Amino acid sequence: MVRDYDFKTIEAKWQKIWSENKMLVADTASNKEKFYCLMMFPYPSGTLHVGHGKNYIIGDAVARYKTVRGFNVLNPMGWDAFGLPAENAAIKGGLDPKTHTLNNIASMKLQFFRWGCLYDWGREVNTCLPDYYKWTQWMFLQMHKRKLAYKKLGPVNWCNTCQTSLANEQVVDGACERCNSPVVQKELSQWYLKITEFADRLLEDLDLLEDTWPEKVLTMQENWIGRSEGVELFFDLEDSEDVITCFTTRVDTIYGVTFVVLAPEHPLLEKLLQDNPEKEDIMEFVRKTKEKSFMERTSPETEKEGMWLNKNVLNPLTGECIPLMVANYALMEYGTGAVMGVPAHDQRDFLFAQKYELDIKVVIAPPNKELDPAAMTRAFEEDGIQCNSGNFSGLPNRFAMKKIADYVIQHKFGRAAVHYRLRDWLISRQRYWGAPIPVIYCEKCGTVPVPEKDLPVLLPDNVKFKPTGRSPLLDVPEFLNTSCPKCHGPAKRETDTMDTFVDSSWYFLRYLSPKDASKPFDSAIVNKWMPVDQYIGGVEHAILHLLYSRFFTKFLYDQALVEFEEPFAKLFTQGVITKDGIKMSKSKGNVVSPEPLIDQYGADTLRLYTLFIGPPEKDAEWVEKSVIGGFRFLNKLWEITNNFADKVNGLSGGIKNAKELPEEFQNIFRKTHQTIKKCTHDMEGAFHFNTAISHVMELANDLSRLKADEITDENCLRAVKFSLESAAVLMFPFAPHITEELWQVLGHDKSIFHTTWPVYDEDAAKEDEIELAVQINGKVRGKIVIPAEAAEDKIKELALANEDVKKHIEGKEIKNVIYVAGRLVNVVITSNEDVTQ
RNA sequence: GCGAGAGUGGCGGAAUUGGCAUACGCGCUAGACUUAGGAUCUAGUCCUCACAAGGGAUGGGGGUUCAACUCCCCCCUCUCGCACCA
Repeated sequence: MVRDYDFKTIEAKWQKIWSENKMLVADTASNKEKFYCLMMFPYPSGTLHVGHGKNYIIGDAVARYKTVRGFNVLNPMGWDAFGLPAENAAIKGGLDPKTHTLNNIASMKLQFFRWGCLYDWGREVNTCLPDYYKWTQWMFLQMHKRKLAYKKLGPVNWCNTCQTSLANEQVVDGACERCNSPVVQKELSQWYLKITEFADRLLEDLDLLEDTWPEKVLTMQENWIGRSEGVELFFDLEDSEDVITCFTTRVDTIYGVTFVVLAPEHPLLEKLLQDNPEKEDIMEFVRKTKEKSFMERTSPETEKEGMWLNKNVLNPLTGECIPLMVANYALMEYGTGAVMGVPAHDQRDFLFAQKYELDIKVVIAPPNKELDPAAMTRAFEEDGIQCNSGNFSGLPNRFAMKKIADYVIQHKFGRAAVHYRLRDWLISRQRYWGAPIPVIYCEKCGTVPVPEKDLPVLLPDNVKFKPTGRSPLLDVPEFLNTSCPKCHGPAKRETDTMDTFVDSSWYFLRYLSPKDASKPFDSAIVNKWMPVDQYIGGVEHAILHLLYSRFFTKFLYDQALVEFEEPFAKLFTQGVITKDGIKMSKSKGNVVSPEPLIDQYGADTLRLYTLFIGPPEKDAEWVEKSVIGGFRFLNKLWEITNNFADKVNGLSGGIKNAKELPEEFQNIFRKTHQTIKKCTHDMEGAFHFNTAISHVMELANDLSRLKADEITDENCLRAVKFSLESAAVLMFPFAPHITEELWQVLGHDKSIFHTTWPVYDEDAAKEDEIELAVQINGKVRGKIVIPAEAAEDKIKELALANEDVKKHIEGKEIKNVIYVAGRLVNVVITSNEDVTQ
């Protein structure tokens, strides 16, 4: 009898040993190849459920795998610790955000520990502590110095629930990304980071990530940046000096413009209405439109409405006089806030023109076809041949587009222009729990950045932070009132705090010298370890965090502080774990907590199931009763290994003449090599842990058929030993505790961390004999067993001689015999139909 | 509307990219061992046909091929992203 698989003792034992011996702590002196493995650091919410666990278990498996593959692995962990939930929880629970956050961190650390997830805790970073946010503020100052941080008055996204302004990226379908309540517009003076200056580089460098980032993420970033190339056209106002500038990507349709519309927010609007008798009506329309929610304003379903301004503009190319309108579907945020209307070739303009009976003028038609404006039911938006387009008529429109653009630019009717959807990043937050923006306002000197030597600007404790829409720090006189760094006169501090996404835009650099008091990071060390070799996280950050971090990295590159332009060489986005078909979340009440499962089956089982559930990049449903499968497998592995432990322990030397082993052991030996091969392939490829585990399960099933008591031959035992050791190492990334213990049971006194991933031998993995399916007309009718290197002729002969096959080919004409090496033989005969009909 | 991904047993999922569909696991059925079983072991388990032989199955329909889950065309459903961006 072998002792039971006592996972509780085993897991506690190894967790202790690992942390005491600092396993998985990067060796800075090593000359092994580096591997920076990084998981998106968590917000310290307090308790993690099994859905969160997936991220960390994947990361831990990768880190362990890379370690036994001989890499010098850096696997740090930290806390994205500023943010609203701490305030909200504090309001509810009474603890101040800092204590609350630090408590949560302590309990989450314990969870990681119990999961067997190892981190280089000496490098822990915590964004809400002054030794970290000092450098977040420093980043702001560097950007300010380069005019990349600026303050601007303008309309901002405002969340009434969170009582703060939001960046564009944090508004999803017109609602707050965090709390899902509708976002309204508010006029405020706020700080921005000029990410738009990097728009082109952020877009172009996506090419560098083409093979290593999920396509989906690249597409989302590309869409978000939304670059469009086109022309800005100048439409002169009739009887006036004023000019309306319209941006278009379809300058080939310029001859088809029959009206121009302005956004209700257009700055010229008021002036244009001065002498308009219908001014009041129009202003009423403008007001109403502005009041509409973001969703209503930007939905394609919203009916297009507008009013004539009683003014006309002139088409710069034709001199035609066309009406100038204001319309709800023109947006001030994009382009120039003025759009040229081409109803024949733009569906929106078409609907608008129909409603207000504006002219429709066709200037592009399908080849050899004419379009009758009166007969059109929708705009013709495809490519075609120019018509009614002056000298450009007859040209293919795409070609004409370039010609017309050249002509427009040459005659100064307009200019080439590129517009982006990407907006500058609004970072001011009217909340307490964040890094104060390091700026001072002096009546004499104006806006003065806090000198670097005065950093950090400490976030005061004991603040009444109930969200009221005005910054809580405004009510803290000892924070607010300060002196001007320039003139030393009385001055006031900026009281807004920074968006927490600023904190997380550079944390991966801080891990590399977390305790450096003199600078945010050490360029030499960073250049050695960066970029991150494998970044692992959820796809929900496809734009937000990943775009901001790329922006920061490019900025630091320009400052010559880092030598790389992209922070994350490889990105893996794992799928979410669902329960009852929906994503696990506290608010939905469908979370599964890991603790009871760890108590019942152990962390190794939990890890195993989490990875076995499906390919990690896909969403997967958590089925609690399936967890047992992993537990049974570990028990099996435990029993087999222990059964053989005494017999294989003293054995030395490798297997001699594997080909002379009894068949049973040859099979085990071969299967082991095949298993190593398959597992290695699954690990190196797309992280297909689920299939890697299934291969080892197959090996274990084979091994469990051996009777340990009856085996005495040393060479046979060597084959078993090789197999058991391989299985242990192959499973180590997934089930680290039990495999450590088994490694010891097999007679090793050093941790399994110090071993290397097993190597397979292609020859040894090869089958001597293979079973071939024999098909008749594509249907399997028989099987033959042949030596692996049998000649094709011989195989075909054997196939046709097979009894099962003979039955089917009797009396039929054999048309063809196809042999696919190592797979099958397909005999093509005249089919029944051919015979009977 | 546009783009991407997906659709395979009762369930989670495999299938080396055109070569034996359903590996591995869960569940289920029967048996064994047990005072007991939510433990363990053995056998079975895509459907249909009483068994066998046979036939049919990878969302549906067509096609290419000796051979299709895999390639091509049409359609349906689900998930995600984008969407009045000029």
